[in-house]
Amino acid sequence: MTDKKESILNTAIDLFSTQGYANTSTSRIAKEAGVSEALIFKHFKNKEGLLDAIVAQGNEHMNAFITPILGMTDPKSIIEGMFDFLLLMVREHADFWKLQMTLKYQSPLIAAKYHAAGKFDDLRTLLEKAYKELGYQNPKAETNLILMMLGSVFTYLLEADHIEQESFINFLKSKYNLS
Amino acid sequence: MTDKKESILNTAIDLFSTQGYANTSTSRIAKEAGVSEALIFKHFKNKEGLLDAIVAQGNEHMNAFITPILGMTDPKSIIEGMFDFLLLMVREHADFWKLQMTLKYQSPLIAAKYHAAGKFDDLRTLLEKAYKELGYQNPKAETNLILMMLGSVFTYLLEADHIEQESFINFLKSKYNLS
Amino acid sequence: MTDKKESILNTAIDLFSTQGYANTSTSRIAKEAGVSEALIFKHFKNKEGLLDAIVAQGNEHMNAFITPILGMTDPKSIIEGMFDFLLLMVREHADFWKLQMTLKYQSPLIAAKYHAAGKFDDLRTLLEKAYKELGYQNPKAETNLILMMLGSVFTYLLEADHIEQESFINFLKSKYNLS
Amino acid sequence: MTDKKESILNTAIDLFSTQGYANTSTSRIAKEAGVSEALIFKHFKNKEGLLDAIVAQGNEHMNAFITPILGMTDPKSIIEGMFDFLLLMVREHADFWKLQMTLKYQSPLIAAKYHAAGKFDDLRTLLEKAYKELGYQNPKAETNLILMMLGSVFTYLLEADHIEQESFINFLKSKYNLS
DNA sequence: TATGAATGAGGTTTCATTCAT
DNA sequence: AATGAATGAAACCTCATTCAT
Repeated sequence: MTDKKESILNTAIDLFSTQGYANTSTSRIAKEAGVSEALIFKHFKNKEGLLDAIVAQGNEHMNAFITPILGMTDPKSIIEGMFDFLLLMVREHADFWKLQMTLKYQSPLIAAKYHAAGKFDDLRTLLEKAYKELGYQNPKAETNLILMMLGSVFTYLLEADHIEQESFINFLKSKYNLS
Repeated sequence: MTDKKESILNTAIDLFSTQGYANTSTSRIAKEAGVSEALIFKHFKNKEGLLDAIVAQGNEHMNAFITPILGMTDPKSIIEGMFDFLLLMVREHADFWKLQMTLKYQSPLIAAKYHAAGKFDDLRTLLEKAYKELGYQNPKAETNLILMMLGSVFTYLLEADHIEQESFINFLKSKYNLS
Repeated sequence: MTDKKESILNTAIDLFSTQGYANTSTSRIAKEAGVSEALIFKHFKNKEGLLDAIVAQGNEHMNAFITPILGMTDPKSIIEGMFDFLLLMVREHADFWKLQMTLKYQSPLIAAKYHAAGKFDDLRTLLEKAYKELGYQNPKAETNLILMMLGSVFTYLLEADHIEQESFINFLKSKYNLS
Repeated sequence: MTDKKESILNTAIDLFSTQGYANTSTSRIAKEAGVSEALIFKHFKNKEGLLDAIVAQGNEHMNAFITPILGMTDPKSIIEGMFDFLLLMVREHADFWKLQMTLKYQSPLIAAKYHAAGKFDDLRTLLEKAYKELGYQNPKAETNLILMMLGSVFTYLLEADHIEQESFINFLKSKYNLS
């Protein structure tokens, strides 16, 4: 990937996230990336192609996070693993994820793109099994609830400082009887 | 409010929610509302003015929902009240809220507008006090968590059928030791 | 003429003069006149009708100024009269004329309207005769020159203070051997 | 400067002058220039940017005319020079100046733009000094008067034929005792 | 006399995109 | 790989004007 192509990609993530996809013009991206507008179309064919490239990148990272969890077998470790990985992601790629999150929540269209390539359904199945093994009465509802929470918590952690992050994760773990 | 003005407002809520604000043209709104495009600007000055009117309406409803809770004193009733009112809103104005929710999550700009006029901070204070009185160890974190969840839960309920809705609310209440 | 009609007229003169005719919207006139936009059209039929009313008013004043000069017979008095009347107009209706002048120079269309109803040609004929009687070698050119100047001088006087006005008029008279 | 850009510029001068700035639409300019409307904005950013480009061009020409006069020292030559240069300009770029003049007199806004970049004040200072050296009693007023005249005369000459032009200039020179 | 609701036509400007170089 | 010139379509918005009341 050439420097200019990468510059386009990064500028686009930034602008799409902060201004919204529909609200960000290719001309603005070009200007802020220090690149001719035509180059965007050479490299990504479309404005939508540019979005796809970003989403693909995001899903790659997301899968890298989900995959190790999918390999786990001990039910308690699975649920605990979710929280630990959350903290890990937040700490190591905070900026990247901040942008990805806002981007994801911007329109059903974009959300769909994110969902398409992800391993989210595998994760849901795994969690449901874990809750069942742990003897929870309503594993489906528990899975629902924890997945809902994960998104909101993730978003919250991204804005918090290190101490706040750790104490909140610990709070969650104790609440869920995991440590 | 004249019929045409109301038609504009409703069409706009619908389109902004499903297609996104930036992605919905005033000409499309006019066409679907059966109205001249110029009328939109006569009544709302701007495309943004139209959005503001929608947000104002949404905040009014939201406050109508929060206000009765703010009047409560018994801590258990307060938390239980949140869930009951959630169900109430979902049942009585499902369509309206479905649209408002998607709209709210569409861009930081719009979210900010929603926040500006709301009584959300009052609700947070009340909940924190309730958790403290109930003897929770970490009232602030509990409040944080429940408020995070409420949004996600609300969104989930809006898509569920009546049986699913009720059973999930009951699940939440029992999880929170409230019934 | 009702109050509201007059208010429209005055606001229009003001705005047309400072912002230009094409650049002044009927809605702005209505707003600044404290009147509904529809009323403009009730009273003047058109935006152009409104302009016509203003021009008619301007020409009336202008004729009132030219007429007494047209009645003179002594050549020296005629030329001197021009300057004296200039000063008179400037002093008595400065605001009105300031507006009229800028308006007149704003577009060929408007200038044409002003010319149509005026007695300017009569004045030119009279001046030419006066210069001839006074023995000037080139009465036509002298008339040309003085008429050219009158517009510019008038515009200049409108911006000057009383002392400046008087001294400049005296300067002109002495230059023209008239006092 | 590409062909199309120049075509836009020339068409705009023409239309702004004959129809007025506010009354000339960018779509009309584009059509008559044989160019897409978007290109106007690519090259000049704004409708106002287009006007600015025209004014800049006009001021450049105007300065080219004033500059040689500013280098003169002999007072009589200075004043005579003004008339001669007037004739020169009228003869060599009549069309261009005709348009510029009408444009300049169309609105205070435009006139201000013209004034901003010009060397008019230098010319005024020079003339005042010249009149002083020639022993005129009221050099300031003389300068005022001649500058007023120059504008009007210029406008008049632009519409006159060659013979008329020459005879009027000669008339002026003799009147001002310069030949 | 006066207005508020409404509109068709057209205004300036921006958009995503193509093409020749 | 990279760009500058160019564009058709559509964006938001304003305009002068009409009509029912």
